[in-house]
Amino acid sequence: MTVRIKDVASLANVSSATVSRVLANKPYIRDEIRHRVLQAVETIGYQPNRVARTLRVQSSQIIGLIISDIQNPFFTALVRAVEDQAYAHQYAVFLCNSDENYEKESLYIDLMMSERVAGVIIVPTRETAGSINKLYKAKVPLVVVDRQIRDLDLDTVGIDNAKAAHDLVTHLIDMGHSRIGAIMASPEITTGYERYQGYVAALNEWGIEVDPSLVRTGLPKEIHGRQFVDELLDLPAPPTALFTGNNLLTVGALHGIKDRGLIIPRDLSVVAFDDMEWYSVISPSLTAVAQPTYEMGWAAADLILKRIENPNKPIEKVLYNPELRIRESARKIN
Amino acid sequence: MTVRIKDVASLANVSSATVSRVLANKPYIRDEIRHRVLQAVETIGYQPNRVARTLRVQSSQIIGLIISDIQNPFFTALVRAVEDQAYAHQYAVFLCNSDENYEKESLYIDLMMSERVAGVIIVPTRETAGSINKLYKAKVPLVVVDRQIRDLDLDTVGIDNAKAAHDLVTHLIDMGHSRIGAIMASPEITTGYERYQGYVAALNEWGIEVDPSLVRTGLPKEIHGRQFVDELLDLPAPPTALFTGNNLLTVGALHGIKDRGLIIPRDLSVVAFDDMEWYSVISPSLTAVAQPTYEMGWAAADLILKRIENPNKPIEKVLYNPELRIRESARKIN
DNA sequence: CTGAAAGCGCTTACAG
DNA sequence: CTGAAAGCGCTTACAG
Repeated sequence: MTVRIKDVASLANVSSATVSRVLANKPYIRDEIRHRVLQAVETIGYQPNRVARTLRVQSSQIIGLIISDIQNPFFTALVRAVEDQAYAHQYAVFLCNSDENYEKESLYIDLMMSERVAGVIIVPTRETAGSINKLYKAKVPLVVVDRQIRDLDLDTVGIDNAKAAHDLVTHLIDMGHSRIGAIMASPEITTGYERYQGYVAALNEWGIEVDPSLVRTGLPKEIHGRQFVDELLDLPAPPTALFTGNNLLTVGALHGIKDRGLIIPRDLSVVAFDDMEWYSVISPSLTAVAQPTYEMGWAAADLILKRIENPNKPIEKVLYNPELRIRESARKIN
Repeated sequence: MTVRIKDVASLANVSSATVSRVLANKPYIRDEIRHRVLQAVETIGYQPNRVARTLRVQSSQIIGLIISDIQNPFFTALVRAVEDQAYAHQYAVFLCNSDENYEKESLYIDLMMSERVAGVIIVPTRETAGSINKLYKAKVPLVVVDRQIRDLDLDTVGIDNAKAAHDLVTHLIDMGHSRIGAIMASPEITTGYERYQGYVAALNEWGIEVDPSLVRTGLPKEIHGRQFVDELLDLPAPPTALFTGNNLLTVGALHGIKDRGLIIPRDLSVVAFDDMEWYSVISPSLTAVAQPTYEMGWAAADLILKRIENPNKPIEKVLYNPELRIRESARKIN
């Protein structure tokens, strides 16, 4: 039914070994033979079975990519970049969505190992190694993006989250705000933790006391943004400004704000982590800090390909600079 | 190094065959043996090699998913649904992004076959079978989502695009508009074609002549939405209302409109195909027609799983109803 | 109910 | 420069 390497071999009157060598572009093959083989491949339409190859050489041409939320455009841009890079190097991408769920992440890690992927790029759900240890021990090439793993020394791609959050909050302080609400990812997610640290640092710098009742943390999903903004606005002394810790929390918060009939920035100033394309087409446009997402994905793919090629090369940590984009969503108060 | 089935076998004092049978939950195995095997698996931490299994049984537990734009949230929701369904059935998803590029799509189709995926779900870049024929001829289970393939009878999941577009345009006509611009995906993409037909049908129904200069088509990407809106607004007699044919074209168009300082709906009414979460949090909120994206992905996964199980079952075409969501972006004129 | 053995389609060390 | 043969780790028809 399907055509195998030996079919090509018999048509070209050579051994399977020779066909394999021609296809792999190995040297020391007579030009005439090479031609004959290529001809035969063409005429019977041979397509290599990558599964058999993987079993034999014990490694595939596949990069595993585990992200924590496929519906978050931030990760989508990352996926896009990884895919572009992989494609350019004849690798395919095996994508899994952990959905911020540690059990799902573990299962997918097992799957990746079971499928003998060449390497894994992961956005981990937790700050501790956990199931990632399996990959590490099995010496599977590994790159961590966006977040960190604290207890393992790994190739990493990220940004300075604390600084970015600090810049955003400082912008609010510059505008005269001191009651600044924060809606963040939970601290087990390192980006959540670091961004919170940046928030605290900015307040401290200006001698503003951190009011714990103004800080809400949870899974970085829209529904929590929605819930947290309600809690903050129901406070006896609600904040005059809001810092949202990622794009999904932002959308949730905007829903809550709109439903109360509040106008940004008249009634509430807002600054957001992550920049989305549409932040600049709406009125008021949203002040945000942008991560170079595509570059981050690109760098992650680059690191994994280098690590696959040379498993013993020194660990690299790539850090990008986020960019503060001041727009119209924060206003000066007295 | 890695532990194989025969390691389990020797530890449990049985044959590899027996281990395999226990792991596959085959009947006719003595309870005592079953226990011993499971124990052994546990103690040495055996994890099956899925590559070897795939080679042996000539089919993997992987569903191939080829979408045309991974950065489009519409497809992202689709991916999410497919992934959820696959996960629930112990399948993994092999995701490829054709980027609306036929050559890339062809390459990925070859890859899927080479990796012996159990089935393929595809959002095709073209209306004609082309490289999809390969899958069809090789009898690889196949489901087409969102768009159509005209010359092949396949399991399909979609919506009534013409009707949805018709509803959207009728809403504009109800508001008194007759010069209605349309920014659409090119007609080789069947959704683009069908939505255009719906636009034409609505105009015809009200005796409004179709003015070809008001219609622009191209790849459904933001940059084209941007370009097309500029062209339409530069017309000697620009449209009073705009119908955008997908979410990316909408974002592009909104950029162009904002840059000219035009106010929606005062200066231009806008209705959009595809609903995004943020359409309802902005002011004015955007009138749009929503596809049940998650359901569509779910149905596609369901179809492919059924097709894998029973390759000879009759072809199914699943059609969903889009929902018109009237908001604030279109206004009545004279 | 269980085992020995063949075979899925490749690649590569070995021999010549 | 080329071929015969082993082997990657499974599953399953066959035999008992």
